[in-house]
Amino acid sequence: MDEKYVKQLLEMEGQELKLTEKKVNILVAAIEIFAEKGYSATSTSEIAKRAGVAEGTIFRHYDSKKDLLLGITKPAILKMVVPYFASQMVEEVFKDEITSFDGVLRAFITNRIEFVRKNIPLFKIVLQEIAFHNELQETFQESFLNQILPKISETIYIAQKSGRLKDFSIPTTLRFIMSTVMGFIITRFLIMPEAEWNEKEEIDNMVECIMNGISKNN
Amino acid sequence: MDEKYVKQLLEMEGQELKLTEKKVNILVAAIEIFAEKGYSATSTSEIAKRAGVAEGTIFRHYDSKKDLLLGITKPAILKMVVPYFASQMVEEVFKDEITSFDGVLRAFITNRIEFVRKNIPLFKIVLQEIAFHNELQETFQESFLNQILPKISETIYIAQKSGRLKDFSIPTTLRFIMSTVMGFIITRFLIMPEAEWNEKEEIDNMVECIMNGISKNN
DNA sequence: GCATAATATGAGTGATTACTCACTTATATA
DNA sequence: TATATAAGTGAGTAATCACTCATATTATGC
Repeated sequence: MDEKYVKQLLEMEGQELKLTEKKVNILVAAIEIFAEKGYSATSTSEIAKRAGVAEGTIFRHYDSKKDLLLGITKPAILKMVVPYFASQMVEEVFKDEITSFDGVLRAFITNRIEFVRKNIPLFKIVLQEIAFHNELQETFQESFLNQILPKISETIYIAQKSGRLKDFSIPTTLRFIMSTVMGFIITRFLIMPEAEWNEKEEIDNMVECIMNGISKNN
Repeated sequence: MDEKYVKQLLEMEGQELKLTEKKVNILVAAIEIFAEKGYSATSTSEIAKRAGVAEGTIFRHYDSKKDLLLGITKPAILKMVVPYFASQMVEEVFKDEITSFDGVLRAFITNRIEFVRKNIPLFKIVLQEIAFHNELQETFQESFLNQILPKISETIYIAQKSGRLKDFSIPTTLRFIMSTVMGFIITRFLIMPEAEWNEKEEIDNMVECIMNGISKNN
């Protein structure tokens, strides 16, 4: 993890991140150890040691240990959830070319797999800690549920109206898609990262399964 | 949670659980707080306080805090994974009546939903802590991967040979099924427990989606 | 090159941690 | 009833916790 990558990853919209070398070290060390043993089981002294920094330095940059966690995870959630759907291009594809619903689905799956591959520890931290920290749930709520979900819902709705998708409720359809994709990503990167994977084939299978599962029969 | 239920739930095969009233209180309190704030963030003094017990009493029954966690989660994993498939009845249905693959699937889904509904805190603890504790991963490995998975695999294999299921690899087919079911259970009981759910309909939809997803087209 | 500010340090803080142990109380056995 | 075993107690332990602060180092602007 180099400085620029960490910086752009952890930048929240509207505010820039000031990064000294030591602060980058702290962030990288915290991400590593939080992912390894969980937030609560991680001590600030251990973070400082791995970062090659005095313990006090952590608290010069972050008010508290929890503040450090949020400084890492909040922007991570935003980058995980928002950017793919936020791009205008995708939105257009979604709305205009309903025939290529499966193409958009494949692009979405591929894109999110690549994002997680580059950010496995961050992905693990968010998955673990979102259950216990209200602020993270709110961040997820504000980004995914309020911004992204309405767009996806509209797309599914249009596809249903056009007669291509079954009239499962939209949450049900969406949950079916997300379960399949998350199930693969978690198995691929967290449960069995060492196994040999034919990702191209697995993606094909997922798209096929999902489309057959939610499409109307001819 | 009454004593008998806790007892049969936390009993490992081959060894009985000796339960005094105070020990039950400790177990119930530990399950509650572990689920609320996570294992690492929970202190033994807090468990003792909620259980109405001296802190030393915990360590009379369990060698360590981790021993208490394992005493709760190891049997919980076994009961979550094994019992449904272990019953001879189900095994027979699986093998003989391939035509009712979807019926077996529906029965499995319903059965596991009911189990989780009765054990939400335990389910949450296992889901959270299995990532960090090797012993839990081994317990899962020994029960699911070594005992149950071969049986399921055989069933899927037979259904594929008979020409009803697509020739996705067995892990892929199984992951597709488990992702869908786990996705629903996690959404239903952990993410949105307060929402109104039409479970019967959701189960129907899941079965339909899965069967369409993995079945051969006519 | 000097002044000012930003960054970094690490010993020190009180609180809390998991766990111990000498002791008391309850239960079972003979 | 006497005795042995098991269950329960709570004050006490050293270690560790997140966090502070006076001081030291480094970077920046003039």
